[in-house]
Amino acid sequence: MAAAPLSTPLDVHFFIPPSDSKGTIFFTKPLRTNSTRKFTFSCHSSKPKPKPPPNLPESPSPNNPSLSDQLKPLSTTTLSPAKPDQTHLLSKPKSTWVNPTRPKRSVLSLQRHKRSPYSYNPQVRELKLLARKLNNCDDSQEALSLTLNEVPFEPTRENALLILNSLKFWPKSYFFFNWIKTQNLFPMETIFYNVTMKSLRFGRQFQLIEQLANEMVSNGIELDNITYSTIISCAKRCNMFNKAIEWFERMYKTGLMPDEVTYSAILDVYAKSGKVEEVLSLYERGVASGWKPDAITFSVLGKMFGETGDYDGIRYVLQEMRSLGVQPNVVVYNTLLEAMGKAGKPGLARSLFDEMVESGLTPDEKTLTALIKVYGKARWAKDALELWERMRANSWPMDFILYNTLLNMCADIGLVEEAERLFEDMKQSSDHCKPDSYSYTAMLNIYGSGGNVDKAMYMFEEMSELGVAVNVMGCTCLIQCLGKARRIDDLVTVFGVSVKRGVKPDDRLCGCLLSVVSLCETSEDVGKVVACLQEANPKLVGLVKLIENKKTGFETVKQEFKSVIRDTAVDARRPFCNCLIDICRNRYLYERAHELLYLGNLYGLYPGLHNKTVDEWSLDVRSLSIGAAHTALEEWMGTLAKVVEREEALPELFLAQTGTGTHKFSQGLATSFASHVKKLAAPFAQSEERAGCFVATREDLVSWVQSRIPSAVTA
DNA sequence: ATAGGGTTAG
Repeated sequence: MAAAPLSTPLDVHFFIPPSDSKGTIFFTKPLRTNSTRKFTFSCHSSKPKPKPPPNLPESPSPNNPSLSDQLKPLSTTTLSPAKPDQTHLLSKPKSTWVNPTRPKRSVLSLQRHKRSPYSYNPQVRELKLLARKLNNCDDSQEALSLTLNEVPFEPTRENALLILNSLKFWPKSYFFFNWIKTQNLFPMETIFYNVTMKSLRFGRQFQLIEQLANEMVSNGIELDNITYSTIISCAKRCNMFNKAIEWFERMYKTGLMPDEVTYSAILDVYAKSGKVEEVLSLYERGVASGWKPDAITFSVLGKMFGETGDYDGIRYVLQEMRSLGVQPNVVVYNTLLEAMGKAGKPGLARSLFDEMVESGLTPDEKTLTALIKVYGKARWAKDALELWERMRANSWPMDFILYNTLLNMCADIGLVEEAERLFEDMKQSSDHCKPDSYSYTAMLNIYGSGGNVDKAMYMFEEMSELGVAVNVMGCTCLIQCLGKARRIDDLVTVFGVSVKRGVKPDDRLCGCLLSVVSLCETSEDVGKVVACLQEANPKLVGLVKLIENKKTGFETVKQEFKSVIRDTAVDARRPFCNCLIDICRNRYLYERAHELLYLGNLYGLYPGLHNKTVDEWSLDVRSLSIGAAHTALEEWMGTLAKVVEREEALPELFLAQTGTGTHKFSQGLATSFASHVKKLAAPFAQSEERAGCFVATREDLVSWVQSRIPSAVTA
């Protein structure tokens, strides 16, 4: 891999800014591929970009490499591991073009496609009336032909265009377009195809669009930037990214340069297919061609980085806008706020929102939805409530999704009364904000996590009465709550009704049922819940039976555990293991509990459980259930005893992290842990400086272990 | 939706 590290993938001559250049910031961030991504902040803050010489042809010659050929080296150059001398090259004192002898090739036309001017049509009223009739009539060929014959009109080019533009649904537009074609009164120009394609795009009819495009090619009708951007955006909306790229390349091959609309459409295609490196290359290449990207481009970039919660990427977008002097609009702020949330930066989302309001923009429903969601997830109750207050004081726009997001925020933070008030507002509101399945799910979540079984059950019954669908999450919340209240018969009923009403149990629901199994006090109750679980996940029930049997050997448990966990959704794996451990402990199967904790660790379900530095060893049980945390503590004590016995080096401080349970409804892991520590007479005490931590000094721990060793030996 | 590109809910 001795290739010049800064050779550019797109054959664009690379401008290396001087090291003291103010507009250039360089930072790296490791990607999952263990490579290094480079963000070069283009050096366009102070000096205007040199315009490409006017005598250069705008379009590439037909034998130009296709875009995919041009992009090929990209994956091999930019995804290769970082080389130390890259930074060397960057700090070269003089600005220089890597290859100044070759002319810079532009990738996009800086001129937008020009539209033909609108001219007034005196017959507009009659034509609109006909269009309305067509819109309202049946989709069938017969009905449409009949309507056209009923209201005869002069089928001139202008009249036909006006009608075509006024048709709403694609079957009508497509029919009318074909009708004009068969009339043979005037040549079919590009604009007729473009208008029809736009309508087809609303109906996601990519196949028909492609058919029309091919027809244009074979009839020698020019495809312009409007045609291509429509084709590309339709393919994108149909998730046919390869088709979108194929047409983009065809465009270059026919010698047509994309303008900024087509260019940002293709950027979005690459962004949505997760090709971040390609997007950045195209972006930088466009900027190097003298393009000043607009707000739409930045919202595409912002959305892309938000998708992976890439904070460096978000900073890059903000920095680029600043240095290019592009003022973000509401959409850009919305995507960036959302992205900040995904990147886990609630504070920065808040400042960004403040900046937005200060700049004179009015937040819309999407802005507020994004921010409320961020505050809810971060459990920033104060900010969430303040924002809500501000929304009402300023009468900022509310919609249905925002209402439901507010309810979810209430569930995240534990604001029961506020949620009830909102829910009532929704019930009293006009039709478009009536509580739906999402709203009820949020309420089930709120009542369920708060242990308010009766109100939760009431919600469930109300849903049945009003015909609101129950979804798997609502069902899970209610079952969890009924389980905690030991209302097993109600639980069985709710499970049965939900399944009957179309709920497909998923791994989370199974995890929830499994946790109820661990809570059951009688074998009768266990049987009832296991019967539900048997319906949803028989293999999991098999594993439970296996581990409960003392005679089952470790190897058998290991194989079965592995097989069940492999088939389980990633986010449900640890809960499964936690519950299995709890079940064992409740049946006094301590050895089995330790085996399961070992297996959970083996298969990576408890990353970061043990942490060691020179000064401090810690056990982080925050993601463990009570039974699993006890098991982990016992395991840790056993290990420490061995270390003490062998007189190996020990740190000053020992730490067990239980967390404080920031969630209002969260169970008291700390309390339970404290009593277990007491039972073991271990010298851990709740730390006053570090919330959610139990600490022990080396001296205390060593003397405690030594006092226990004789008993440990005899036991 | 009056020929083309971007943003909201477990």
